[in-house]
Amino acid sequence: MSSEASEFQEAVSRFVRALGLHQPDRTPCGVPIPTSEAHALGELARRGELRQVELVHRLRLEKSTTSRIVTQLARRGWVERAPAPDDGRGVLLRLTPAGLQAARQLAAARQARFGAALDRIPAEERQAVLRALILLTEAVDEP
Amino acid sequence: MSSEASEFQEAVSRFVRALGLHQPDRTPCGVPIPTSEAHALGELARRGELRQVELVHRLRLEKSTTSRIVTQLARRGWVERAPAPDDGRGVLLRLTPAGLQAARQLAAARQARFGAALDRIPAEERQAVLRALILLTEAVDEP
DNA sequence: CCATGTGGTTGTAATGTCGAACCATGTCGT
DNA sequence: ACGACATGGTTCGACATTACAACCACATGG
Repeated sequence: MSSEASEFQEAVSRFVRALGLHQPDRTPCGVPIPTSEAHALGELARRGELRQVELVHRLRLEKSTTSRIVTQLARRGWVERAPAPDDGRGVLLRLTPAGLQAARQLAAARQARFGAALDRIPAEERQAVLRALILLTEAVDEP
Repeated sequence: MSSEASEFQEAVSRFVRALGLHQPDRTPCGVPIPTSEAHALGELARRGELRQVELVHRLRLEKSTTSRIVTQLARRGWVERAPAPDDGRGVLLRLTPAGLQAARQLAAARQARFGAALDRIPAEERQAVLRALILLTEAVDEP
C-alpha cells in the first residue's frame, strides 16, 4: 500500500533525526567518538577477534575508510592489529584491555540512553517494538 | 531490563548500518543528494511554507548549517527565500514548482525503497512495525 | 608460473557539520 | 522611550568522515 510506504518514510526520517545521527563526531548517546568508530568497537566487543575485511562488510564502508577507522582505534590504544593466521594478506583485529573497557563504557552510555527511551515505552509493548525493529532491519537490509 | 536495552542497541546499530545512513552525499534511497537536504525538502513539501528557524528545529542542525542547506536548495532552484511577514528577522521558505517536483521524485524513490522493504514484511505485521517505529521515535525523542 | 582476484594502506578530493563572530530585528524592564 | 538582552540569519574557518584511485602483498587457478 502506497500510503503505508509514505508513512514509513516519515517515521524513518523522524527516527533518524530524533536519534541525532547527523552529528559526525558524536554518537547518538553523546559519547564523543564518531558513530562508525563506535560501531566498530561494538562489533569487536561482541566477537573477541575480527578480520578487518569482516569489519568492512559489517560497517558497510570502503576498505580504505575502515582501515583509517582501525588506525584511529589503534591510536586510542583500543585495538591491536595482528597478521591473520590463515591468510598472509589479512589483518586480525583484537580488542586490548583498554578497548574492552572503552566498549563497556560505550555500552553503558547506550544503556543509559536507550534504557531511558525504553522506560517511555509501555512494558508490554517493548517486545513488539524490538521485534519490529529487527524485522524492519532485515527487510531494509535485503537488497 | 538491561538485556532488553542492549538488544535495542544492537538492533538500532544494525538498522542504521543496513539503511546506509553513513554515506554523506547520498540518501538511503540512492538519490544523490545529502540526507539532510532530502529531509529539508521533505519538511518543506509537507507544509508548503516554513520558517527557516522551524527547519532548524525539525532537522536538529545548527542554524549555520541549516542556512547553508537552504542555500544549496535555492541554488538547485528548489526553494525561494522570502522575508517572513510577521517577523522582520525571519526568513520564510517556499518550495518552487521545480522543488515540488523534486520532492515528488524523492518521495517516489523512497517509495520504491521502502515499498520493497515493506513487501518483505508480512502484511499483517506492517501496522505493528510502523506503530513500533513511531513509538520508538517518540521514546528516543523526548529527553 | 603467470594472470587474476582479494585484503590493506596511503594520497587526494569532496562534502557535511559545528562554533564563533557579526548583523538586523524583536522584546522586555525600568 | 531607551538601553540590555534575546532571537533569527549569514559568513568564515576549522575539522572530520567518506569515497575513489593507485599501489603493494599475498592467494588462487589454469
